[in-house]
Amino acid sequence: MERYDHKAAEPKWRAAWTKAGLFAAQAQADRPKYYVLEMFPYPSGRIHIGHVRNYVMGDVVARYKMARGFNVLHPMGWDAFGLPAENAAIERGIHPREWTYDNIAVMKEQLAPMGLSLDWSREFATCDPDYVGQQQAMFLDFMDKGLAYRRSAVVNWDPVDMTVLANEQVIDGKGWRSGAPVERRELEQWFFRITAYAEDLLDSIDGLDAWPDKVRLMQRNWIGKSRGIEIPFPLTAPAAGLDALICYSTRPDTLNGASFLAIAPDHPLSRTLEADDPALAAFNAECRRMDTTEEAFETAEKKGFDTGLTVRHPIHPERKLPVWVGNFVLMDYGSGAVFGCPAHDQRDLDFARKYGLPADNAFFLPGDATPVADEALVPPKTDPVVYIDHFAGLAEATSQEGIDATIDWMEARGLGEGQTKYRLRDWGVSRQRFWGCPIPVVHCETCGTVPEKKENLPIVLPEDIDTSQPGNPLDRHPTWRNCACPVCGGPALRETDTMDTFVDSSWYFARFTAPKAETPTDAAAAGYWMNVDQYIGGVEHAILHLLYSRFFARAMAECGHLTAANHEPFQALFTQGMVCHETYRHPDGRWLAPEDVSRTADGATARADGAAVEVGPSIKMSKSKKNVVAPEDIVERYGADTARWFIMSDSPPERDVEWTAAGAEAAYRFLQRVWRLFSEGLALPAFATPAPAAMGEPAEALRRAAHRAIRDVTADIESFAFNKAIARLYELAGAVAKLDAEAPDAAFARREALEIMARLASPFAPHFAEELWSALGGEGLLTGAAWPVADETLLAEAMIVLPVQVNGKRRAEIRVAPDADAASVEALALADEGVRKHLGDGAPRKVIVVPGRIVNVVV
RNA sequence: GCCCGGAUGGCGGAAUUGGUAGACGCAGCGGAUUCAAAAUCCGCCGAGUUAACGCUCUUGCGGGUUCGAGUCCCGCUCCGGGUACCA
Repeated sequence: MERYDHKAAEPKWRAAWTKAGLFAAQAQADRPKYYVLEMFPYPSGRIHIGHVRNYVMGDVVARYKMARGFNVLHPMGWDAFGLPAENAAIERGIHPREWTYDNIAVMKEQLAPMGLSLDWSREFATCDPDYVGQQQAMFLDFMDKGLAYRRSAVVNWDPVDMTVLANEQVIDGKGWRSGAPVERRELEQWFFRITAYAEDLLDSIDGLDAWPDKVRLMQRNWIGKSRGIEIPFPLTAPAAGLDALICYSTRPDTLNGASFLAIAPDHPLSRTLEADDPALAAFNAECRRMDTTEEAFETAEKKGFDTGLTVRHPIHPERKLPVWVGNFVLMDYGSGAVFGCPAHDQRDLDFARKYGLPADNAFFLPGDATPVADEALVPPKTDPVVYIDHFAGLAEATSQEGIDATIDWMEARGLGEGQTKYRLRDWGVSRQRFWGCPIPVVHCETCGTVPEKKENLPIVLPEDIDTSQPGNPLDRHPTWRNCACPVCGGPALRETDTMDTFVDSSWYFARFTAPKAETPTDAAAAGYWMNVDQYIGGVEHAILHLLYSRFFARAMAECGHLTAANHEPFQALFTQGMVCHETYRHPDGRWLAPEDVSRTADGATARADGAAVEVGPSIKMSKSKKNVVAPEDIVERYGADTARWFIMSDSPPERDVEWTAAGAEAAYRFLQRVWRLFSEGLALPAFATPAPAAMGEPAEALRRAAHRAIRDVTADIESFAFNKAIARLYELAGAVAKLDAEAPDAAFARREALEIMARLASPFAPHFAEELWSALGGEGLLTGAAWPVADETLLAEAMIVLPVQVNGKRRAEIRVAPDADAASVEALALADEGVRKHLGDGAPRKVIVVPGRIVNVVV
């Protein structure tokens, strides 16, 4: 009895698949296609369990769809530009390209033994000159359509390293290398006009019915459509050339409670005043010493500076409101000025209490006219409130009605202008970094900022760079920057900003349909393969990557690279949970990998020097925190199928998992167990032997279990419940083992069950399934063979067990036919001894019979 | 801060979406096999109580709706993701 030998079987079957060309997709107009895609990896160095989980999920879907007769496209590539390559280059003195391509080679090699049904012929990296050139061509198209433009925007500036920092590089407001407090600095930067599609991106979410609701909700909230009004507040004395300050508000119904105005530190008025006011200048400087994240902005302590100026309340001109500069007002949002209504906004109330400003109610709750004290009154917008003053007529209106009525009222009197605004901002794509796709424009002294000629693309990054200093090496490169103006031919300077790496990942799915095309896409290939039928990736991409891709599809369609049918490029989306692990930090501040730490119940020490290691929370596996675990150990000891089986069985795909390898052994044991069921104890009949006409009941029971497995595993795969599908297969194996080998027709039933097992297990453990299939005498390759169909006649149950409750507590079980009528079920339930014991003397008040489910007797 | 999730035995999880809570797996315990071990096979396995049949409690916490709540509603706690320059 030899064991199943994965070391012999796995390479053999992978070679067979390759030889048969099963995964090299070709468009075939007469066949239905299925495009399954997992979010492609950043080549950080090594594949970790999180990657494996992602790609195996896609592989299960791809192999299942193949078995269902689809022409499947399942490509893979590399999201190859990014910050870690630059850091590695600085640390090791090598070119980011070298580091990146080395990593790709390593990771590809790690992926190879997993047996993924990938079409490697379509592979590319986003840093390949070809991809860079096509992306640059699209940038020029976007410029042409007004979808790419330049304006100034703020960045995190490290005043010591004299460089721009990513948000990740700012720790507690300080540069990660220099430790210097970061400053906000304005630079001219490139933007994509995603806001032009705000309404469409929002509306179209309704149609994404194969996306998770949570992602749709997050995207809706991110776009953040709101109806509000711009209200001018006249200055009592004009200042800085302004007669009035314009405030945008989504809660104009609180206008009667306005007690102050707050403007952004960078508001033109504030900027003018600070020139003559050192105290204000100091206040503003402090406000600008903050990193650019929304989180830092929102959680910072709210502070203000009284300018001494006043405005008149628009509907109560006798009221003068003070104008403050507030660190909680952002110039980018609305108009850079807001009115504060402390009674109905907690932030404003805190601010008012801190600086001694009044808090007057604009409305009360019905029957309760208590003025606000420590807590702002902000009832749900759908609850009725009682307005006072000029909105007193809206006695029991909801806040939403109050807002709408106020906008109309103000507009009718010329006191403001209703506006629909979006939270969504244009997409800043400029990065002051080397390792990215160069933005293909040229700055000429005579012609200004002009696009590069398409025939000069790709603009590739130089090989000879100096990474010894912080900042973008392109800025100080001796020759790369200098070029000829594409318009006048005179001397000019190349743009040194590169593109956000989210640009690279916003259209790779389209490029996979024709990776060698001489234009960004090929109409015929995109026409056949697009859209992605099933997209799979981490939930951490729920907003940015997915929203940018939706925008890109629209922009590409506008430029003729896709069509309107591709506006939503991802037909169905599945967001898998993240694979998490504890983090370990050495006392010297370095993050340590799990394999470099020895962990005990109450602490951890570094293997290298025995230092006590700080154990951090379990968070998503990432290169930067080093909390990654590689699949090699499991693959080496037990084979790829075991690794695949275990990682799919261990937890529901949408859930985060804490990685432990304790259960991998069970997956291996299972495969061996199934192999033994084939190889031991029973001579199995030939593959195509028909079912005996009348089978013995124990064998028939196994047949029913096998066909139920077909039904259940199929449904579980369709609904991404891979862990449940695998549980069904464990049950099927148990049923096979339970059937006595001496029972009549046992050999036939076992052979059929094992054939079904091989077919159902093949998406999860494809090498093993091939080996079993071939051992059973199956013809050709199992991969791509038709998916089994359950025999309906074997699915029906003769009798079912119904629980009987008395007053909601389970007291007995009765056996009934599945289609028994309610009256007979009720009679049977009431006759049951266990039930009668709990009924007492009286007759039941009520009997609830849910057919096929439950009986509840109420006394 | 704001937006979005999650919490079920010692552990990972299941529960047909309001109908038997704990499928399946891990760990553990007991037995068979073995000179012994590994491997394998069989059985037990939420807590309390009981000689036993049973009974009581139990799905992060506190309320509520319902014949019936892990599932729905209201209010919390803790953990995770995102927060526009990590990808």
